[in-house]
Amino acid sequence: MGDHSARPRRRGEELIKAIHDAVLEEVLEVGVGRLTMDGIGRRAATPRTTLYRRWSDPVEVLLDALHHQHPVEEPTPGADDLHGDLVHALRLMVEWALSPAGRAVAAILTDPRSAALMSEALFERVFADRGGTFTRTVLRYYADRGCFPAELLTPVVADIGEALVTKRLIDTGAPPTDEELAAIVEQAILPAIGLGPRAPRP
Amino acid sequence: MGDHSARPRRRGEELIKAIHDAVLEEVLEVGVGRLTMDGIGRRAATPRTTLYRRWSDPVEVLLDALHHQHPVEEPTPGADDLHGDLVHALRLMVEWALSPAGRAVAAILTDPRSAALMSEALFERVFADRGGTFTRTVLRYYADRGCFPAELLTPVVADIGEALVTKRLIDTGAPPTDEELAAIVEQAILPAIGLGPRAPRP
DNA sequence: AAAATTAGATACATGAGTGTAGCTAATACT
DNA sequence: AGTATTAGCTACACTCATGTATCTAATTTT
Repeated sequence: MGDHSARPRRRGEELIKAIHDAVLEEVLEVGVGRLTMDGIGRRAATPRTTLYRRWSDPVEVLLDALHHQHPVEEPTPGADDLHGDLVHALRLMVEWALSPAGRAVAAILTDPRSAALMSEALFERVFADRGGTFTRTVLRYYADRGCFPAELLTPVVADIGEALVTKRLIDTGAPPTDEELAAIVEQAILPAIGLGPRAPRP
Repeated sequence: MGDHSARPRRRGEELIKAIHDAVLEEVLEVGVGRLTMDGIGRRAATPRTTLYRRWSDPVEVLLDALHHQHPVEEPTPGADDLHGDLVHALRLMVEWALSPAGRAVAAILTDPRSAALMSEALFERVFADRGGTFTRTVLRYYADRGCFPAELLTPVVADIGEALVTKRLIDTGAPPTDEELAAIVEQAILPAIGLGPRAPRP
């Protein structure tokens, strides 16, 4: 039995990371409903006994992997470019949505047997202290500086950008182009805060 | 062996309908990834042999069931109530989204192994000749009557209402209230077509 | 070096689901 | 009534996944 340890054994964090990466990949390919210990083990090149020593079922592996993701990057508004900052925030959202963690969260939220497992704590852990949607951070920053009346920043308005991006991702499965993101900003978000094409110039 | 035919045998359309109903219910409970012939058969109180005589796998049963759904009700705009007609259109969308067919379509679209099976023909079959989103029909009708400039009715604008409703359904799992639908119309759709609170009155 | 830990490997029993074959009984058609 | 069709039933062989037990070898710790 000469070659059964071609690669050194992984231990501790290295092993855990490999398993976390594996479950995030596996769920993208098969969805939550078809996630198995066998599938995760195969992808991580680790036996099920190793998985069962730590986790009792595949969804637990998945939630643990999400728990250990780095928090999502938060938009950092500049000084004077509402349009650009909104496009950038939406681009961050798209990047996150297409990340392994983002896709895994989406898979859980759309699985009838798992959505309830997405606890508030885990959600906050993934998103850290973001204070709401990607675009909300930007919008609040500019409202605070008087670019538009703060009372226009309602929950509906804060959701517009991400809602449109989400729907685009669902409808086409493809990421919106930068032109499409700009169109969302100009045609939907800015009019809602009174800065549409017919609005008085600030 | 006295009671093995307590209920008469179903044949033809009656049997098919029972199976269609069963698969639409089953997919709501378990999702596409866990859909099985066994599960459908149990729910329809019919053996798998009966299913296999007609269909080769559970997703085929599901797609066939969708194929035989009645087309979605289309909004019928009135003469002079843009706001009301938009709220009504969104309510129709919510009703459809929460219907067995609507939920089944959503389940397919969000399953990594099934989305590609939602062919264009089936999509059109489910939605009949709707000419676009629920709200687009209403918006086009009123643009044609000069209530707002037709060039503002872009693909982004046509999508705003349904995008926000979709996101709400995903985020909370619950249908939006009528107040929430009205807020979507007033805070997002109307501003985008130049009829927001700061717009000139038509 | 010895001891401790555990990753990796193997085996097993069980259950769920698949797909098929064959049969009988119920129902429709002639 | 006789014939044809097929729903419903049972059985089977097979695959995959589950969860567990046990063991050895690799690696870390003492």
